[in-house]
Amino acid sequence: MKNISDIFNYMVNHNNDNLNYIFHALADSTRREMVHMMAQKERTVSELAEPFDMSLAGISKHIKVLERANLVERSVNGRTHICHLNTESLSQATEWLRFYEKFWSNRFDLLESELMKAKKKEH
Amino acid sequence: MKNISDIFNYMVNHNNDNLNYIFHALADSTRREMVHMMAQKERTVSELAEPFDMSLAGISKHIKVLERANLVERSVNGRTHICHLNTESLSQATEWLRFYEKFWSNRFDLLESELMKAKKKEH
DNA sequence: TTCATATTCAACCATTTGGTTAAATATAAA
DNA sequence: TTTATATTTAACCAAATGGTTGAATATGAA
Repeated sequence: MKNISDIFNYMVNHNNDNLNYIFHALADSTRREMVHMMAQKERTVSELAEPFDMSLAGISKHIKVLERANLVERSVNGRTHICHLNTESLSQATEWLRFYEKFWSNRFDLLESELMKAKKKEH
Repeated sequence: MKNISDIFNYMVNHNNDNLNYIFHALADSTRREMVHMMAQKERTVSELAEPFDMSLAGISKHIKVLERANLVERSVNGRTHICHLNTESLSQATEWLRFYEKFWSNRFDLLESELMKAKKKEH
C-alpha cells in the first residue's frame, strides 16, 4: 500500500469483493429464509436450523457464507452461538441496485421528454 | 395446476427462483460491470465484450446468465444482438432488500422508544 | 458465390458450491 | 467425573460455475 491510488484500488476492490459476497449469499433461498428469521429476532444456530431438512453441518456452512458477506454477526454465549443481522451490508447491496434503477428510470424520463418535444413540433 | 393453492405455490416458487437467478447474476463483477454499461445505453455483444480480457464465448455465457435473471433482454438486428437492461428485475431485488432493511431499522426504532419509556420511568 | 463479421454451441476442464457423514471441541448438567 | 447439548471441522461427493478452444450458424459485403 504505497500511494493514494493504491488505497483507491484497495477500496474499489474491497467493495467489489463485498458485493460479490453479499449477492452470492442472497442467491440462495435457504439463506434468504435465514435472513428473514433473523430480521424478526436474533437466533441461535439450532433455531436457524429448525425449519430446514438439513444437517447442522450444512446449516453451519450457510451461516458462514452469510458471515463472509458481513450480513450476519455472531456472539458466542456459552455453548450456543447467537446470530444477528448486520444491515449495513444489506444497505450496501440496496445502494448498488437503487443506483442502477434510478439511472435507468432517468433514461426513460429523458426519452419521454424527447417524445414530448417531437410531438410538439408536429403541430 | 389444479387449484388456487397450486397457483400460489407456483407464484412463490417462481418468485424465489427469480430472486435466486437475479442475486446470482449480480454476484459477479464482470456481470455487474456489464449492467453498468447497459445502464448508460444499450450495447451489442461485442461492445459488452470490449473492456474484458475474455473470449466472446465467455461473454456470451455471462449475458445468458443475465437473461435467465430477466435482467437483460436482447433484440436481434441482423447479425448483431442488442442487449438492454430490464429494470423490473432490478426492482424486484431492491424490493426484497429494502423490505429487510426497513424491517430491521423498525426494530431499532422500537428499541429506541422502549429505552425512552424506561428512561421516563426512572424520573 | 466467396469472404468477413457477429455470435452461439459443444465439449472440455478446474474450481466452487451445497450438501452429506463421522469425528472433534467446548460448555453445561447430573 | 460422566454424560448430554451446541456447534464446528474434516473429508468426501455430485452438480454448478466460469472459463477455455474449435467448430457451427447466420448475416452482410464484395
